[in-house]
Amino acid sequence: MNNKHGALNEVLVELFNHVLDTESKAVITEEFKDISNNDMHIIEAIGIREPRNVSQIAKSMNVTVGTLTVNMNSLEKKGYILRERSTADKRVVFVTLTEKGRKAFFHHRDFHKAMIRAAVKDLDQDEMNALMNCLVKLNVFFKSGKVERDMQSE
Amino acid sequence: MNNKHGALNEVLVELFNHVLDTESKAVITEEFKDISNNDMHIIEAIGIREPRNVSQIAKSMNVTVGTLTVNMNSLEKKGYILRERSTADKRVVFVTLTEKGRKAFFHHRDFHKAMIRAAVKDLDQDEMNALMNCLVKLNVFFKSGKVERDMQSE
DNA sequence: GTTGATAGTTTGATTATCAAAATACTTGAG
DNA sequence: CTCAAGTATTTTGATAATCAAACTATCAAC
Repeated sequence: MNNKHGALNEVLVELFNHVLDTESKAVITEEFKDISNNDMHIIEAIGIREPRNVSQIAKSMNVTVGTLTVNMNSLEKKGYILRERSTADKRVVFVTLTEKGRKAFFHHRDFHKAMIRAAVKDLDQDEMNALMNCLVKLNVFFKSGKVERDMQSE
Repeated sequence: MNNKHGALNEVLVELFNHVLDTESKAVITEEFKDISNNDMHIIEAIGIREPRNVSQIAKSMNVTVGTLTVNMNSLEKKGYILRERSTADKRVVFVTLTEKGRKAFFHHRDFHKAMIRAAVKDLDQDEMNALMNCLVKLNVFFKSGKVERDMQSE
């Protein structure tokens, strides 16, 4: 591996850790101290659009339905989410955010906005493009599922 | 928020999820199926340089010393790491990777290599420089602890 | 030597997670 | 119409990661 790759790897790993760390700390403020970072991501996944059922949310979060059910119990008890059984198909449970949940949702969204804004503040156009370019490429790479194959040839 | 920011946010969120997900799946192969992704990160943190003590490793991983102690127990039992009490200061425990642990370390490193290689495959020299530049800036920003301050103004 | 700090381990509690079993409901074949 | 198969969700039992606080052993320094 050439040196540049090594350096890039290091700086990326560091960045990842920073972001994960910062988010988990910054998102839980005084107002939302009764929920965890994980809770916040459930709230994000539930979203503010049409009500979604449990299976859909679980799938979008890559967890099992059982896991989500358990996690949602505390959020429901604390008044962030609402469960409503569908009348059309009584097996189905629709989940929506309460007003409190919506507040948390926007708070989380604001964090992302602030982070991005701060992150790109000092980047010029070229840097911005290079970053975007590279991130998109990485995303394509991951979506393609080629990672596993590439790992074999290592 | 301007559009570019929104796009960047989306691609970043997606990328984060992909990377976390893919890594946790790709790194644990047939050969290393007896360890978890978390175990692998402990192995990474222990590293292949000079022996490090428990506190240093815990600090670099941002977990408490107690957490690390518990986590290391299984890794020791499974033969990935070695604990040795310092003779100079008998309170201190040095941790090193066994041969098996070193193998796992390199396996994990190979995943990162493959990922980086794929990411920069189609970038030219200028783009590569811009990217590196930008990532370093981001890192400096996060390290500066300014994120929290910037969040307040939201 | 006694006392206060430091390194690490242990403990008890909480949370996230999964797989599998259980429950409740729907759908389609006959 | 009913019963079998399938689907959506919840419950359960087990494992792992995590923290804070209590504990043990050692060091340093007075």
